[in-house]
Amino acid sequence: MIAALDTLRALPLFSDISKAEGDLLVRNSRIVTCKRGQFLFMHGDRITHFYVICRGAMQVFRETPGGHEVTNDILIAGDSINADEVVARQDLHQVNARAVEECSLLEIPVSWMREHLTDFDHMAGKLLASLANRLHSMQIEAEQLTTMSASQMVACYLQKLCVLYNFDPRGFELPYTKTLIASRLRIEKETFSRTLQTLREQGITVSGTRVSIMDARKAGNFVCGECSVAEECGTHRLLHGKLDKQAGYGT
Amino acid sequence: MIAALDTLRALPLFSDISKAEGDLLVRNSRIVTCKRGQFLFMHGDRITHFYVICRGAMQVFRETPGGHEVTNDILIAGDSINADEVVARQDLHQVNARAVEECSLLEIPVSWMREHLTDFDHMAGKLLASLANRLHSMQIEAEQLTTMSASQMVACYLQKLCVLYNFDPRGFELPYTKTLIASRLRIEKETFSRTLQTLREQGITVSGTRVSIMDARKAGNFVCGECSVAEECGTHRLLHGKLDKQAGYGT
DNA sequence: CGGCGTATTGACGCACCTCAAGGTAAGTGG
DNA sequence: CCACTTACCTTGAGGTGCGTCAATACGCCG
Repeated sequence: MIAALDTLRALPLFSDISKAEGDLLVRNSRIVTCKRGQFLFMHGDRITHFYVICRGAMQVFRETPGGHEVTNDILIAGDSINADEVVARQDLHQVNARAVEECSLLEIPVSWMREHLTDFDHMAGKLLASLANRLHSMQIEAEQLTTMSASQMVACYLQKLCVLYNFDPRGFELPYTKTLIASRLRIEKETFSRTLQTLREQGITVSGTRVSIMDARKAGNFVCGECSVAEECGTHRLLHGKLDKQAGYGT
Repeated sequence: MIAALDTLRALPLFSDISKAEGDLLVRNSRIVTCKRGQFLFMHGDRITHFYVICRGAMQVFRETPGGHEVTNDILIAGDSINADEVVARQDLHQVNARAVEECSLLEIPVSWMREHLTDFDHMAGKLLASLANRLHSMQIEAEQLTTMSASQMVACYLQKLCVLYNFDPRGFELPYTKTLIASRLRIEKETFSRTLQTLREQGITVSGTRVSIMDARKAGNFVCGECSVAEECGTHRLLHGKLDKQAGYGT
């Protein structure tokens, strides 16, 4: 399927692309869809395309020799899937990418992408910023893996979800299965289940797929790894904003 | 101190800089030194410069509320220290940077750097590649944190060290204190100490600061997280090359 | 010698993993 | 409408790797 210029501009990476450049890109890309559970590419496959998610969510993961799946990240609309691989000029995919739900993706040949990396206004800059941000998140998370308890990580993640999807913290549905979330947090699903009990005391209640964060102060103070070191992290502040407004704390 | 053109060209980031561009950069940068234990910048400080290490090693770390130091990375000559912060347009340093040993650093004003990010031939590309590589390493390491035992991580790290510094695997000195390495691996120094015993059986012996990796096949098979999923990782292959040559396996 | 930074060793507890056994809930076909 | 399947989740019991705390040892230097 041919991508429309508007579709491109809806993606952060190409948001301010010119008409001429956009048309060029349209001619060199297409939109593909990926059904739930379907692999976009697998570990070891040759890298043929650069992908950006237009709709849906993809799980990026690796498999341990023991057959255990380790989820690297869950990417959503606007995210590029393999920018790092394209940029680092790797030959083979280092990870698997599988659709969490029905997805549509912008597909650009990797050779074309590599040739024009710095041609488009702002694209190199945006890629740089996006990689830098992802690196930063990874560092925070690696830190939290060793620093925080499982419950803290879960609480932290639920709040991030809430901000990421612009959910109402007072009540929302988990966008993914609990098994997937646990894998994303690098804990076992059993451990994940058990943490949900303990979070009740911290103002976060989960029953089934329904989550509600009652008291962000309590929950926030309990969890946020970033806050603990700096003043207040972005997630934390945003969540407070959301809840304060609803609770009538705001101006 | 003024940087010489040759000094710049010795850094991967500027290795193929033209005379004209190099001169421009020389006029907009300087060389600073940092004594062992001295902070280059601290968490919360305003970001004023972009730094590249010319000589020495720097520890990049954060502090948990409990006062525990979490080492993000140990950077050496050629590495840029805060490329991610510069590129992500952050205002304040998110981490501490402290000299592990006497260091000299190329110091470029962050404003100048941000303006000329894409001006220099290849610089944006190199920064992209470097960020992508660092991101990839972080992902591997985060995976290993949950996948591998402490001994495996230590064994893996010793081999990486060996390749990174071009040490002779049959016998070399640890370039950092054990406490620092343990912190870098996100394990406690006590745990680190204890793993060294168990590694003896795997062909790696450590006494004092002296390390020798006897049998890379044994040690390699035991440890490498990358190998376990792909065929052979770069580190592993390089190390095998080194040892095979010495052991007379090579052609 | 004493003092300091660094490293080792032991005892102990706990958070998490593992394995195993239900328990839901949604979909399918009779 | 009810059996049956399948996917997902929960709960329990038991084991363990690593963190924690505390004591000791080592090497270096003044």
